[in-house]
Amino acid sequence: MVKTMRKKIKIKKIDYLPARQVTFSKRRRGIFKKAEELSVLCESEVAVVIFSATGKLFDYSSSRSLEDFQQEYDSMLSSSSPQVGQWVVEP
Amino acid sequence: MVKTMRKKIKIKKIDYLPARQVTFSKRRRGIFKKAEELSVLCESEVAVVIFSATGKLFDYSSSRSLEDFQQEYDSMLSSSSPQVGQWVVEP
DNA sequence: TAACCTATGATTAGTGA
DNA sequence: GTCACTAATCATAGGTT
Repeated sequence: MVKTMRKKIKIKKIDYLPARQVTFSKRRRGIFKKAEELSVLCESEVAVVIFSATGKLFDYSSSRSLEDFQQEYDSMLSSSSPQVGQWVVEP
Repeated sequence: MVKTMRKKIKIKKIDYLPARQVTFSKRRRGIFKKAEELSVLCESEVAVVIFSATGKLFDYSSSRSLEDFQQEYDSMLSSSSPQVGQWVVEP
C-alpha cells in the first residue's frame, strides 16, 4: 500500500465522475447522520432533501414523514412570520 | 483555563439547556455548511429545514429558494416515481 | 460496481471572555 | 446571543481489495 498524503480539497465540482459519485454517496450519508444527531441532541425537527445531478431523490426527516414536516412548516409560516415569504429562504 | 479532557458524547438529548442551545447553533451551522459543500462538489440540489425545540425556523437551500426546490421536487415525483407518495420519506 | 482502510482534515464539546 | 480556543472525536479522500 502506497502512502496517501491526503490533501485538503477545494470545494468545487469534482470533475472525475466516479470520484464524484463516491463522494456524493459518502457525504449524503454524512449529512443524514448529522441531521439525525442534531434532532436527537437538541430535540429539534430536521428535514433534508437532496437531488443528485441525475435527478435521483434522497431525503431524510426526523418526523415520520416529510408531509408532517411540511404541514408544520406551512402553519408556522402562516401564523407568525409575516416577513418570511412562503418557502422563501431566509438569509 | 482548566484542562478539559473532553469525552465522547452519546447521541441523546442534551439536558443542560445552555449547552443544548450552543450545540444547536454550532451543529446547525455545520449541517448547512455540509449541505452547501455537497451541492457544489457533486452539482446537486440540497435543502435543509430545521425547527428548533422552541419552534424557530432555520433553512438552507442550494436553489435560490425553497419554492423552486419544492416545485422541482413535486414535478419529479409526479412524473416518474409512482411508488413514492407525495412528501413521504423513503426508507 | 461496492466495501474496506487509515492518515489527514474537519468538526465540535467544553470552557472562558 | 457571539466569538475564540484547543484537545479530542468524527468524517472522509484517496487508496486498495
